[in-house]
Amino acid sequence: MENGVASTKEEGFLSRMALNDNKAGMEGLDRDKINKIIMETSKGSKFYENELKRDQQVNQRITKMMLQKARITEQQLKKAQAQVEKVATALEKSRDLSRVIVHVDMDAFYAAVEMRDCPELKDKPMAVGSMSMLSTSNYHARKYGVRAAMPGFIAKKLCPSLVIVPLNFDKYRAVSNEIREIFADYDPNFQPLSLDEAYLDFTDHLEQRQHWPESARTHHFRVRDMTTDEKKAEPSQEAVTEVRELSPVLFEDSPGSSPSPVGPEGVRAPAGDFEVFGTSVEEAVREMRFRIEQKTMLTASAGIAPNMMLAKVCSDKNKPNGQYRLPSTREAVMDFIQNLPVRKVCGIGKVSEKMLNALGISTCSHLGQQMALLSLLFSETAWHHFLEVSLGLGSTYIPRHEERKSMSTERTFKELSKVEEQLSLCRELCEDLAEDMKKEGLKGKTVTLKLKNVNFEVKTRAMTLPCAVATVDEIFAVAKDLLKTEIENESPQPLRLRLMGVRISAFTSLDDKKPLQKSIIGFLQSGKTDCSSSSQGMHQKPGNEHLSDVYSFHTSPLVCPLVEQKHQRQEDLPWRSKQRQTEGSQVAVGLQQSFFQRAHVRRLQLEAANAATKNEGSGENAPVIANAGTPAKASENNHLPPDLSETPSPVQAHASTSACAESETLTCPVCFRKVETTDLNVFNTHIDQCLSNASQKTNNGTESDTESESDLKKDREERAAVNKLRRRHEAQEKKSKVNPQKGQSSIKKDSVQKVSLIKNDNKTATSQEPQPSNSKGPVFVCPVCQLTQETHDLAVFNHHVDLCLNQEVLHELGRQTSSSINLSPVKNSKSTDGGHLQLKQASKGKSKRRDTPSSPPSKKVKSLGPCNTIDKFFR
DNA sequence: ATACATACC
DNA sequence: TACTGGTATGTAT
Repeated sequence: MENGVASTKEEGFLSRMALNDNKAGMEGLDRDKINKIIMETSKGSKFYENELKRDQQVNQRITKMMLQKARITEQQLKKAQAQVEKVATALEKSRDLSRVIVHVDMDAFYAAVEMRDCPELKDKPMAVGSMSMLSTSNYHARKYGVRAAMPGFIAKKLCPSLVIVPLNFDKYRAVSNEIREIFADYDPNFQPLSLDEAYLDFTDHLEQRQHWPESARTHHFRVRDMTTDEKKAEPSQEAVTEVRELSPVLFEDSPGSSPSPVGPEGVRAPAGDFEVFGTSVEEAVREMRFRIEQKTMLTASAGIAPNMMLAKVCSDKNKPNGQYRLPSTREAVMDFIQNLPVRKVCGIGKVSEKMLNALGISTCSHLGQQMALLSLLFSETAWHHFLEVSLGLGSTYIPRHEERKSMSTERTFKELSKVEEQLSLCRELCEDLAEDMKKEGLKGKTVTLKLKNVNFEVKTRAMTLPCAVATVDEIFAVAKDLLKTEIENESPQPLRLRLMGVRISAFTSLDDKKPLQKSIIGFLQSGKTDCSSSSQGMHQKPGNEHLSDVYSFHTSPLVCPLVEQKHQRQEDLPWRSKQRQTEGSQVAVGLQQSFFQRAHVRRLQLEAANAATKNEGSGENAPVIANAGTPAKASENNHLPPDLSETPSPVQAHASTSACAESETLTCPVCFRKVETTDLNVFNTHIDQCLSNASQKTNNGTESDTESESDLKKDREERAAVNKLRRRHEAQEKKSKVNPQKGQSSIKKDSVQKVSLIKNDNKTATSQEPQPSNSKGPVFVCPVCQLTQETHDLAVFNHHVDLCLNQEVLHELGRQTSSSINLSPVKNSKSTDGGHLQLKQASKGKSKRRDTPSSPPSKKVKSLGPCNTIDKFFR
């Protein structure tokens, strides 16, 4: 009985409280003993009580699920099975084993950095964090059960000799920048997941690499006297690889890197030695890890697989200081998946694991076996994700780093019950947040207040304003109001808080509207030139044209682009200088050469203009968005009146913010003058004017004007349009996903409209006639190719439309290269059968990953022929 | 749009 | 003494 698998309450609770030995470094320790200590230390605390409560909630969910399961009939199950199989077949068809995805992960990152910098720590169990919370621990400490996300005081119980080192983020960031520079050499579009982790697409690099001379694959050992380190850093029992011997930080229980061909003789020898790496993936990855270690004296582990999901699992396999490659064959993948615990899969956490366990599912093969059931018990997104996991599918392209969607600050403290203190804290948080917002030049419409009381109960309260805000006063006006409401609701009891946070979201900057679709048409028509953002050639070091980050080609076309620019330059840039192509190449996707040529010229002009103005000095530190005055009302908010009735109401908050245009200026990146507007269109026009002036060598700022469509502006719009198209393309599923059972009218509304615009054709995609062959769903007509899709599965249909759209764009771009683009399925359905089932990949239940097992748009475009123009341009 | 939960590092 | 902080996303209402 699957039900038999369900554990007792206590055991179940353990899964929440106890350490998961899921992670590396936890082999063969006394789990029971450790858990006992953890439980005993926690017992009776508020935290513990709250965890118990949350666990009950999960149990209830499970109970509900089991009831639901009990009601499922054979018939339903059979039908579900058919459905699942159909989707699975389509998914299978979309399987793409052609990419080589690498996930790199530094070993015990923070701890390793601290050990590196303080050799005394090397042989001690240590962790980074505080008595309240640890961020990570070294492998020595892990043997005691001490690990990340464990409070320090519990860790101390487990390991009294544990040394706890406080966090030093600046240091980690610095190291992170170093490793990212290396990442960029293998994939300029790599995606960092955190300071110590990234996904890389090695495919292009490997192709290049085949033709590289040995000299390009030769890397030297660190030239420096680490001989002392070397000698004593190895109490190792099984040290084998040269890399490990170099590391001052390594661990005794490394499983060792898998395919690590013995290095050349004399590897151990001191400075001056080198190693030549081969051309295979393994060699390339080994080389990358080698370089990381030489550069930072820290080790990394890596996973190599045909998609991101698998790569991530693989990187864990031979951790620390190892790598694992999963061959790109279906067979190898399926074998690998079979006994993989579901918990190992990114996106399946404690709760999902527990729910699955209740159904008797603990490995991925179980997942595959139970898909019919799962499709009836879980949401569509969830079961699609499960299905993909069970098939070993995952994203085969690495999405660009998306724009941020929210920004927040929160703080935990000793109980805070006094209203004034709460208000003043709230204000402080708002100040911090506003500062951060300023750094990135963001403005958002939704302000969310987060409260956690001393019982660990969390509450969030949000309010959305008609107008985006960013300043302290604006944010505080809202947050304070939300807080007051909560205080009032609770009164006469005080709010006994242990945490408060403020978040702002619904940013306008990047999204900043105004329908640009119309320009897509012209845009697509005008471009005839081959463009590619293929990462070829990017391994050559870019020139140091730092200024070449032309404003208008950065993230946001329609927002004061300078804002971001300046700040990234300070913080982010070391690796970005190579990596920025991320955005650039996204941009490049739809751009015809003429655009680039024009843009390039303009970039040069801009640089000139910029340099000129910079010398005048004013530009450097000038705030980008100057707030040239604070509304009188806001200053009133500066006080923290304990008397609640005295503070403005939300309505007033609106009022003050909707007047937000009132005293703001934007600073022009060219003339560095303030432009008295908050209207980005006006501002853009101003910049256009400035730029065209600059090009005439008249380096004059101008007042805002209405000069009709300068090229730059057009470019900006075009770019925005294309980006938008692509973004929507990627996002449409989320938004327009329709539960087929619920109704079909809104199916793919977004894309339908979009496509209609592109094609200037108002035919809609959906037909309301029921499908004769299948009572279940509507017939779908592809809005792009106009062919009826013989499926009632929305996912399948969506996928078709995606591919079609993609093809459409490419076609419009006049690509002869479409042959290299792997669009055959669409072609089939377009020109031949039309009955080919395509599957639109469900947006995963996973965070951050919108996986598309088949080649998604960006990659396809990316695989177009080379286009040096772009590379140079963005360099 | 809001609230809450889950997940990840 | 005592259980983070930041971000994204999914689910339900």
